[in-house]
Amino acid sequence: MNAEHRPDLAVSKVAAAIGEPARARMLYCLLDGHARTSTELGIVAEVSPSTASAHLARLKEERLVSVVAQGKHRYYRLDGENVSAALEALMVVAGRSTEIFVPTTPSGLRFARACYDHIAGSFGVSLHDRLNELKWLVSGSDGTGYDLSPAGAQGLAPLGIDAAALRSLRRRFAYACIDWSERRPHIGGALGAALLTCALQRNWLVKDLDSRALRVTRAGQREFHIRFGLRA
Amino acid sequence: MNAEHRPDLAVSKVAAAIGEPARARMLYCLLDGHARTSTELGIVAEVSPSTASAHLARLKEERLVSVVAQGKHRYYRLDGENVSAALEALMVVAGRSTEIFVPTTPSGLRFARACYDHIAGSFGVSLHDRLNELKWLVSGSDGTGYDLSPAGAQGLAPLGIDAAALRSLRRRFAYACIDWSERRPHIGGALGAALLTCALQRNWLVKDLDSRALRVTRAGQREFHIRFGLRA
DNA sequence: TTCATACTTTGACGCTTAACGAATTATGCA
DNA sequence: TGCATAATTCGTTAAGCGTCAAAGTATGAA
Repeated sequence: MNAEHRPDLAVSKVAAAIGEPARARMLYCLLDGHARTSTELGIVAEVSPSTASAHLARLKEERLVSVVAQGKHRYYRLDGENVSAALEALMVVAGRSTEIFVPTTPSGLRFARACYDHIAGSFGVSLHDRLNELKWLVSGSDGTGYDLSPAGAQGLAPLGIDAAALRSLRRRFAYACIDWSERRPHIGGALGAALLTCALQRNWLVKDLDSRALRVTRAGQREFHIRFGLRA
Repeated sequence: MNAEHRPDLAVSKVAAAIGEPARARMLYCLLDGHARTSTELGIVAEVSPSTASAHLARLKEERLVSVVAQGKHRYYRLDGENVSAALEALMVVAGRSTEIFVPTTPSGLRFARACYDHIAGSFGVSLHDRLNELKWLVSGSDGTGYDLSPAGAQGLAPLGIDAAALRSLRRRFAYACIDWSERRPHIGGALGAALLTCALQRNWLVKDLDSRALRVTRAGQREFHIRFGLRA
């Protein structure tokens, strides 16, 4: 009837939402503050994509998670500090200290991974920062995007990245793509795609099978260091 | 088996235990710190005695309640402050979405109420703030808790509150207990309990029947003002 | 001892809900 | 435009769980 007037009832619905193993796995995976997609959380919870979707819908309904759509990905994260506080309080009751918990995201997926078609993860963020430091990347005319400085165009030319050609594409040249695991920007758009393509072609990065994780090869470590002053 | 290595699993069982309306009603009824029998809790939860017994068995298994047998009565109570903390944290999560809930709270319950065994509500928060202002309450050695300064010990001695005696208890001396309705700290621990006991004994505060609400008496208004400079 | 009370356990019933695959929608890429 | 991927919705199945009445256990009183 009017559940709003029954605090205990309202709480029981929230607790029931947490009190299902698959959903609990999702929530405690998100406790590290990173946002993850439905499929990622499905893998963590060891359920099928459809089941994961149903669980996330319920968690969203109970306002335990919030969702941000970025392109065709939907990123789920805990909805506020209150939720983490409640999850931690429950952990105390369950008799497990908070330190036992280790975030279950595969480390490879956090270090470097493909976001659509460009390089994300902490490595992608480092690359973004470094190109800014070098002033190869400058603010674009529209304010939100990026542009390549003359020095940048010159620096990337040896890699077969033709700034003029990229600019002629209908696609957006370059922009700050927010990384939901690092919460910091990396390079998206045509330039970002060209960087990833180039790195893959030259075997500086290799894709892990059946996953978005990227691995930096030995050659990649050397080349990224020489050409960008970037050290992994 | 290997539940120790799965914090999420352990938590989901606890949350599931809370996430059943009848059990939630029992738990939130026990939040006032009183112990109750199985039949009483069955009436509160609106289930038959046999069902109540089954629910309580489960709550006991998850260590959410503890039971003491006295003659043929068995008294159930919340198993520690961790449990009340978790229940209140869940209340915050559940209450945030339904803003209706807060106004629905009896105003007496928001102004002053008992949190487990100490004074919460806006009055409890005021008292906490005032004792800090007076520098009677100082940060404890462990960083999270509070300690009583010499001035504080001297100020509370006339009320029959013996700081040394409280310190000798196994219980935590004093700490900032977060209040779900105010979302600000009030005084928990042995000192908080002593303050409530003292105020009740001297009739500065009276308990409303069958509820956690506290009412400040006329004498209480005068005394809190005189002794702490606190005005209601 | 016998009875009465307080509570728990047992067993059967019915409802809720998690699980999956298949089909559908939405977005991005060529 | 058509193809591929991400994610959701739908329909069905199966398991789990809450529910109660009745039988069982324990405590206290006559």
